[in-house]
Amino acid sequence: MNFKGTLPTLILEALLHEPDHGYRIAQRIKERSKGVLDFKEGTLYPALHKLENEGLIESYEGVEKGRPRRYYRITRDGRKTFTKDRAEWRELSRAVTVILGEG
Amino acid sequence: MNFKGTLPTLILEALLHEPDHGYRIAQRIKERSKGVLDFKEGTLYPALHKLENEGLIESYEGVEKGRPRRYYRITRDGRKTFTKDRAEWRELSRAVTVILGEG
DNA sequence: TCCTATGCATCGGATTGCGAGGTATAGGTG
DNA sequence: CACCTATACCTCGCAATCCGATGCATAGGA
Repeated sequence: MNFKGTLPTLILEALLHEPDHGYRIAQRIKERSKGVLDFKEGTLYPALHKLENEGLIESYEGVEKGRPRRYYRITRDGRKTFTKDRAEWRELSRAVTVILGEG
Repeated sequence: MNFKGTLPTLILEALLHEPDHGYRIAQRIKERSKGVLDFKEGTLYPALHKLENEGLIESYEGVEKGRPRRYYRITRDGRKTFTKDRAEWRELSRAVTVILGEG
């Protein structure tokens, strides 16, 4: 199950404190949401490439456990975008929640 | 601005208490969200047709102010789906909110 | 008479996500 | 050693969702 449109924001959030590589970014999103959010690889990698193209994240080669990995780091622009996207998420989710009510 | 995937649920909610026609359903969503949610006609009508195809709403001809209008009424299946979709919305939005944090 | 709001509808295009498939390595098990 | 699983990256085609543009028509006010 997933929430359309939130993946870029979730990726930026994942990179706020330290760089990471794609596979683990997705794993952590799944763990932190207790399995509710589960973005697939066919979604994840294109999303990372797009964020890089937009200059919101940067990548570099890294090595972990003897194997090369592609690490991503958030840029200054990425942080700005994250702040903006999070505010937008709150506005939208609040609006929907109000309408859907408590029932 | 809009929230992808929420429109069918918002439409079902709009019809919970009384039938209504498409144009006004969209207007009320916009009003109730204070303009935050604003689904366009190119989105609205296909969504209504799809819900009808799936048997979640039914339509009938009505007249208001001397003009014919297409009214929609929620079905029993539609109510069930609404309850399920609302629960799913809550689960997903909570998951995202927890990750995006307070900042 | 003309303009605007209402009301319904379709079409093409963009975006987003998924499933399936491909490639490769590290580490554990038989 | 052979095999399997998890890890790690990637692409492709497909489906779903939404938007902008466009078309059609009527009611009511300027």
